[in-house]
Amino acid sequence: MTSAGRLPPMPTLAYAILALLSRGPLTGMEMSHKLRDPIGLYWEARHSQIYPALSRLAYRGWITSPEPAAPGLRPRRRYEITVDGVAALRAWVGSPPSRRSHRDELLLRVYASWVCDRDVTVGLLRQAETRHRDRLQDYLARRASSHTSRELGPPGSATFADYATLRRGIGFERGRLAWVRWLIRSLETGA
Amino acid sequence: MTSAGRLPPMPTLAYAILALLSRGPLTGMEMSHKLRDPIGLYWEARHSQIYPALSRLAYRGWITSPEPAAPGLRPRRRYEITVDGVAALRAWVGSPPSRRSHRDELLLRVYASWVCDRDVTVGLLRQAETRHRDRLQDYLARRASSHTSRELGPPGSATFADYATLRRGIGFERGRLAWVRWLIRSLETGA
DNA sequence: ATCTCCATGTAACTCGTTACATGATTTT
DNA sequence: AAAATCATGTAACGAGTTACATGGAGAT
Repeated sequence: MTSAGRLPPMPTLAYAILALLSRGPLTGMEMSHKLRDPIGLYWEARHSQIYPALSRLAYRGWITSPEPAAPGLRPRRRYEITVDGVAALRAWVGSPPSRRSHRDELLLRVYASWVCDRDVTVGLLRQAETRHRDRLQDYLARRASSHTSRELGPPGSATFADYATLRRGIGFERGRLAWVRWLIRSLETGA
Repeated sequence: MTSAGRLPPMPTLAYAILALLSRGPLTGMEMSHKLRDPIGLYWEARHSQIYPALSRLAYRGWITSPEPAAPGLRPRRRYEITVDGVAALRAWVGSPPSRRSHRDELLLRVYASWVCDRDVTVGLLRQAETRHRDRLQDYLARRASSHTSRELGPPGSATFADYATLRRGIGFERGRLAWVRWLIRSLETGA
């Protein structure tokens, strides 16, 4: 620990960024793309949230970026994690889990769906089915490519962690899809 | 629609409250309890969020509450949904799904876990295993009691909607638990 | 009478999203 | 040169959490 004084705790997003940078340097825009859609990471954020977070991380000395050449050149800052950053990330992984509340809008809609026509509910579910089917296909494609191209590292490696989260994504989508299809069948047959 | 003029859209929490009230009148505190832990509804909120939302809902005429007797009596307002409220809820269920980003802190920790010792990761996962096992037990108990006590209404009924969300909860916890256990095994055996 | 809990409400602050702004790079 | 796009940033606002405040009900 190089910095002194009591600093306020960092938001979870900061650790999501550190987790990305622990795999190698990235620019803000690259992080933005990786945090856009549910890739293996399961933590979404917009660039408008990312850039201020990068400032705070740099201020703490958890990340650094060589100044982007001379003024006049296009500024494409590339950040990398510091040893303090890795230490902070390591400490956070083992820290007590925060009581983060989880919300699921589709579940809520299904819970409320008994007040509306069956057609509306089925339409809602068909939309959800498409979304989850597409996402599952995406995940399966990712897993296939990472299996064939290179070896899957041993447990404890970065590539294994990638695979573990991806595996959970596949399991989630499969379970969700099965449930949606069961519900559609139930509503249509009236059983 | 009785109200005129362009009013700002209501937050999802408002519809969660309407979904609860569509099943019968409740007080603020009762809603607070139902929105506390992940019961079949999957939408959490604190009382400090609920009471202002109730004011807004009443202002719109989507819920009503008979004034609580004379002043001097303990104020325990009981709210009930209006016909306009049911109509609003019905419209919301069929409305296009909002692009709500989903975040999963356990997944993020696993994604980052390769920077720390295996013991720490396994400890994190064991905690998660306990949490999910307890929750699964809770859900299974709920399902068992609702199965034996009264008949499970037909698809389209409120009791069926309750059961459908509960069923998804069970599926989610089972899938999550299987994944956590697979990950623990993998880390411990090093396979 | 006092104390504690219950029920409702308010305030302050952080997190997160949408929209706006700026300049540099590439395209037409 | 003008237009579209990329990359970074800022502003305004809404959503959500923690902490504080109020007053009645029941217990000792």
